[in-house]
Formats: sequence, structure tokens, C-alpha cells
Amino acid sequence: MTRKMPDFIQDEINKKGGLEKLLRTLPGPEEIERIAKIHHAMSDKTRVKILFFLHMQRSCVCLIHEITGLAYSKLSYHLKILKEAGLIECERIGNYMIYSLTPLGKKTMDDCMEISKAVKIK
Amino acid sequence: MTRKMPDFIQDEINKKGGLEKLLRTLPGPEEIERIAKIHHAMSDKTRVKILFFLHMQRSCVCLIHEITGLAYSKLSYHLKILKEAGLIECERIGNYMIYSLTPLGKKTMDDCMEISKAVKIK
DNA sequence: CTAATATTTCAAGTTTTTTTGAAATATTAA
DNA sequence: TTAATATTTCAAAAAAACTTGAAATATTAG
Repeated sequence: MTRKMPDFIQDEINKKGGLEKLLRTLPGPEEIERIAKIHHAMSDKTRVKILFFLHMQRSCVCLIHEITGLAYSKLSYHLKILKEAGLIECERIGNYMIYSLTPLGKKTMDDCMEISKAVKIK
Repeated sequence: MTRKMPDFIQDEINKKGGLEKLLRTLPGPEEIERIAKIHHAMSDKTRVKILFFLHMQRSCVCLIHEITGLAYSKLSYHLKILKEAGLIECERIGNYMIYSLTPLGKKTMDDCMEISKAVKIK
């Protein structure tokens, strides 16, 4: 059931040094997985909203609760996913957990906002 | 059940002009949804792999089948998600559908590769 | 027109993710 | 200590995403 790719694609590949060479350039499975995980963390509306807010202001969970209106258990669940993806981190201060973006989270949100702008223009 | 945020957070917010002002800066629901959708498209290993390959070389489905070993029906499903997120587009050439990255897809993959590098270093 | 090739669609089954509300934990205040 | 506050955990239920294989569509070749 393997099918034959069209000649013009084969030509393009040959000009680039052949398929083997291209395939060697692809990231390995661990890297693919890591990338998928980061993006998975940003694939939910609740989490994107949290990230946008944290991009402006570090917050305790109760503030995030106040601005989103979401149940605490739900917030904990989503915050954990963002944390495990390396996009946010937290620090206990007294009775509060203060969440903020990591450097990776900041970079990711900056890219995200550029893309937003680009999409709007179009 | 509304809880009181700690004073130092309240102070930080006041210095930025108040919570209302911060909230006005947040993107609206449609934009949040759009962003979540783009990232959802990149949240699956199969799709990330496809994107990396298309970043190097536009392809027909049979070439993608060859390099991933995945069933055609599965590929169609994933290609559709990538297309609906605006990351790839396709053009029929004869009997083949040739898939390639959109400008958004290119930009997104470029960001993605930067982040990969940054994560590796750390 | 008929056969062959490339790709997509579809519905059913499976797996993963998300939501819920109640109970648990951890810190601070009295 | 005990009570109060902030947050997390847990298991069960609900929803969403993904996989499968068979059938449909669309174009080209004969």
C-alpha cells in the first residue's frame, strides 16, 4: 500500500540532499514529546487566560479565582498542568501560593502575542 | 467564598493602575479561543512531527505516510486539525494533495525551534 | 467509459482530558 | 490548642480527542 510521491516533490527533495538527510534533521521522540507537552498546556481556554493574566501580574490562586470565576479545584488542576509544562512556577508566601510565569512561560507568551497581532491583521 | 488577596499583590496591582485596567488589557474570548486552537493543533506528537517535516519540505500525503508509517485515515484527521488551526494549507496538483506550512505555521515553527534550543541549554 | 491511484469521510470503539464536589493538607491567627 | 483561611487532592462522572477499518470521493490513465 506504499504509494509513489510525485516527481516534482522527489526533485525538490533531491535538491536538498535526499530524504535520508532531511529525516536526520528531524528532532527525536523526546524533543517531539516535550514540544507537544508545552503546547498541550496552552491548548485550553482556561489555561491561556491564566497565562495572559500572569503575564501582567503574579497572583495568588484567590485572585485568579476572582477574575475567572472558576472553582478552586479546577484552578488547581490547570495550574498543575501549566507548572508541569514549565510555563509557570509558584512560591508559598504565608498562607498564599503565588504563581508567576517562568522565563519559558514569558518567552512563550511573548511569541503568542506576536502571533495574535499577526492573525488580527490578516 | 470570595477570598482576600494578600496586600503586597494588591499593592502591585495598584501601581499598575488597578485591576480593572489590567483586565481591560486581556484578549477577548474569540482571541483566547483562537490561541487555544492553534496550540491544541500542536499538542499532539503526530502533528508536531508532521509540522517539522513540512517545515523542511512540502509534501503529498503519501510521503507523510511513508515517513510516519501512519494510516491514511489517521493522517487525514490530523492534517484537517492542522489546517483548521491555520498552520498548514493544501493545494491539489493532479491526483495529489500537496500540504505546506502557512506563514502562521512557519512563524510558529520558528518560535518552536527557538524554544527547543532554549530548553536544551537549560 | 472503466480501472487505478490518492485522499477523505464516517461511525463505532477506545483513550485521554476535564469537571465536580467532598475531603485532606498546610499555614496563620486567636 | 482550636479555628479560620488558602489551596490541593481524590475518585467518579462527563466530555473531548483519537483510532480504526471500511466505504466514499476525486482525479487521472487506459
